[in-house]
Amino acid sequence: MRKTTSLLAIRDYLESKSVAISAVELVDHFSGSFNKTTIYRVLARLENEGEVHSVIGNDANTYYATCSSKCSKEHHDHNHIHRQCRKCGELSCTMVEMHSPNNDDFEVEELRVLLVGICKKCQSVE
Amino acid sequence: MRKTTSLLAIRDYLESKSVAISAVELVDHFSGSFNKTTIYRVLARLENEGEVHSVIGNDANTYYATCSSKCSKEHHDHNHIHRQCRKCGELSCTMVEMHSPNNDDFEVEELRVLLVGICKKCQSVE
DNA sequence: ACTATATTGCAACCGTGTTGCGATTTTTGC
DNA sequence: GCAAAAATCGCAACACGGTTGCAATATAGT
Repeated sequence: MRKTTSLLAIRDYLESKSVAISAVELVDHFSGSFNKTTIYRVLARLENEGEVHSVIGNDANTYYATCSSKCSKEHHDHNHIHRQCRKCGELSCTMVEMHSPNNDDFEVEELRVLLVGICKKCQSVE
Repeated sequence: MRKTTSLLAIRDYLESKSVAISAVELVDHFSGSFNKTTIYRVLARLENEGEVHSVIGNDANTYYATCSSKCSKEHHDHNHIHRQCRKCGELSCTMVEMHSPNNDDFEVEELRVLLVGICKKCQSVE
């Protein structure tokens, strides 16, 4: 019998988290179970199947988080605001949705909004 | 006598452009005159001297553009909206400023807003 | 001219992510 | 149940943006 597939394991792991997880963290976390290549492939699949979405962090790394319920394979809808702590690097999605300020000479397809700052935890540590 | 320094050359080049230029493009463009290392070092200097600001594109590459007049070494102020064409990759700054939606549990220091879509040129080519 | 500082290049490296390919495993058709 | 097809996975090697260490040259101060 087969162990849990990488896809299920990674999807479930992302679903269990309240913040976005970087590909690097995932590779590290699953290093005992799955190969780096497998993880990147699974992430690519999960993304264009509409199960997770990716965010490019302020560190230029890619973070992944489970999509809200209204995402599907054809229609992604995660124009919400993300935020990332400059100190601990934690990246999370907020519930605040954005509307694309469409104008004539640019057809907006996607909004990427990232607030960079200091999260509550790191404020108090300071 | 010394040829134009790399710093001046790169700053002037960025100033002459109306769109943001990626580090890779700069390395390529100045490949006859300056070394890759030099260019990255100059960009880092220009950035924390407040002469240029960087934007992480949708391709996770870093783009550079001249700062507006109100930027200084201490006080950067480029919370404006950027946009990047998904087809040709061109990234540009817009004049639209954003206000940080500050709330209790996250101290916003910087806004990174990137509209991804299709620019006018690529719309008509299509 | 002599020393201190700044600029530059080169080579080697680091980290994230990708590709090719073969191996194993799972599913499908009969 | 069994062979063939399809999907999953790992390994090694690579691609590419970016960084670091170090030595060489150039500039500025006195």
